[in-house]
Amino acid sequence: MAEAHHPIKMVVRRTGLSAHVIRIWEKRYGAVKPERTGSNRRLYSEEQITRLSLLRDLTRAGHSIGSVARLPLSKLRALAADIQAPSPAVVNRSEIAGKIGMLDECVTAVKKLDSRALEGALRRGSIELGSQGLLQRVIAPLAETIGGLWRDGSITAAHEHFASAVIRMFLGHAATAFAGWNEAPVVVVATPTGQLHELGALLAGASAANLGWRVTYLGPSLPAAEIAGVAIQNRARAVALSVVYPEDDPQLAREFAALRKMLPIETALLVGGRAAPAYYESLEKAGALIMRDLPHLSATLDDLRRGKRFKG
Amino acid sequence: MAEAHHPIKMVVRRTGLSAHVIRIWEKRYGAVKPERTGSNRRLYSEEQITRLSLLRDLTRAGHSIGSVARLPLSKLRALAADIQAPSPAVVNRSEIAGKIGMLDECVTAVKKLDSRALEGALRRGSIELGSQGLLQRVIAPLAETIGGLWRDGSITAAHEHFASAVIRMFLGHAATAFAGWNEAPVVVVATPTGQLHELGALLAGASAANLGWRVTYLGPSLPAAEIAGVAIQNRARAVALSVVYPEDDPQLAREFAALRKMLPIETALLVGGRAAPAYYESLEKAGALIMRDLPHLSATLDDLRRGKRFKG
DNA sequence: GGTCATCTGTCAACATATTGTCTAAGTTTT
DNA sequence: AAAACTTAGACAATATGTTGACAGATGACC
Repeated sequence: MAEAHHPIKMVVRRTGLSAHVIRIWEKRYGAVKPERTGSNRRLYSEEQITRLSLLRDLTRAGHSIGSVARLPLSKLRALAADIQAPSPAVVNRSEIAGKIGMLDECVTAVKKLDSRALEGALRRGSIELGSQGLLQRVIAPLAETIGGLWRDGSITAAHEHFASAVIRMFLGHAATAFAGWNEAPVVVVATPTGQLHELGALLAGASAANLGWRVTYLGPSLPAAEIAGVAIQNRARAVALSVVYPEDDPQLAREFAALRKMLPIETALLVGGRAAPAYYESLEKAGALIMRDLPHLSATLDDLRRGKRFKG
Repeated sequence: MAEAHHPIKMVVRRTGLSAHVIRIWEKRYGAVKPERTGSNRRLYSEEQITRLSLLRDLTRAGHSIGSVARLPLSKLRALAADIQAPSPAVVNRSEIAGKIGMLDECVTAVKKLDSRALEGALRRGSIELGSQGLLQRVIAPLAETIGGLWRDGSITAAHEHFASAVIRMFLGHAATAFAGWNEAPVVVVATPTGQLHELGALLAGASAANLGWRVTYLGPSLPAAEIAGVAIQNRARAVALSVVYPEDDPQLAREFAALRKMLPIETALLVGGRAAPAYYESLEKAGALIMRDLPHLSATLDDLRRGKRFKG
């Protein structure tokens, strides 16, 4: 038996479901039956988290929770596959590709510029791990890897563009299946001027969409004034920026400060990406929040949605 | 088999019919007879969803629902195959109004940065007009309009990025459905260095995918060497570039020439977009084919797939 | 052409089921 | 003490179902 050591808070962050919902799904529909600590706290296993992620994906896609909550994991995966490809050829694939193999497969596909292979790997990943798991365990490491290879010179900008394009389409496809509802808070996602790599921004956007935000995705290289304009027009609760390369753009500090100044005080400014630490000082001074990684972003968005204020 | 677990909500999403209509077709015409849950909710099977989709197509094409609702699935498929040719001459006024309204709706959504409205309009468009129709009658004019507004200064670069992002995701969704089989010829789609607007390239890519090509989409602003590298690695039959703005980049002529020189002789170089005529001379000299519009591109791709050679 | 019946989609009204969120009170952890 | 967790129940919002009515279109018939 797999060890169950994840408290409910962790499950909340990884699935985007609220603790309320997780408990009620357990109580009413027996969706999962977590272990308990000596003091009666719930402890979830990896498998149960995957299960909840899939249930979340399925309900957002239109299934009623009551009708799918008790299905075995294999059926859930089959249904998830239907969402991804409405009229698919029924392909029998080796069930256990493992996330490491999956990552390798993706990298190989990028090197070969094989869009079908890349999409196929991503699709399988999303079925096995749920959309949130795919983001954190496959796409995020993939983005890191691609960035490294690109700095090495092992791959060209074209490969990076190619990967961005495929991932973008895939994430867009997956995200539109979960039509966010009206009340959702809005986050504007972009990359500041001079930052041409958009994979990080894509990850942030997809993650936010999965967590129930309405995402206004603007893509790479936009000046602060324009980002602020969009944020104000949409009454965004947050603006998320990704900075990857270069790491020493003196302009950028000014962009951050200008953006922060133009944004309403109640709009949070979140900055993540590989190069974010390099701008630590100016970000700190401008009053931006630095996101270490995707789980950190998820957690912060979760807090923001509940009305928590950072700084002041 | 034939498990029926799809609630009516999902059928609504996948068919584009309203729940009212689905129920009334069942009650009056016995179009489908879904299973029921213990609490009397309808549960539809994949086959029934297919059936309803076909009935939707047939009624939109002019058949009366009463006369087709009870036909077996095979007959429905046969009838649907007959209506493939939507003669453009026989469009009634409401359809034209619909198209114009749809374009307006899209423009409004872009101005308001409302991604859900934009996606919704596009989705309805693709159901009503088919994917090719959507491309030529909605997205292409929309791209034109957005370009105009941007040059006017009526909208900002952020709006343009926003529209690109949404359309990109939408087209990615539509295109993967057509993911051609292995033998399909490959076309590489991109935008040359300095050309930041990718809507044209997206249109070209989606159009090619619809025509059965395997599309390797690279996105905007790539140097000739990289594009050529990708084309060679993938043995591309064609490279399609979109040029929109600026119209007077002296670099570009060299890029075209360099690219043409690096490409194998059997790889066609197609260049389209608003600014293409402005580079007429250099394109002509380099041996590129200038695409006037989307239908022209479609026709050219079709010729290429049949093995036709242009120039020599 | 005018009239009428039929076909078709939409809507309203009301009942029930489902689902997510909230509150309150007590317990455990930090 | 503050924060987080648990349970139980209440509540509100959404979805879904049925029925009946209505209006616009279509075609038959005079």
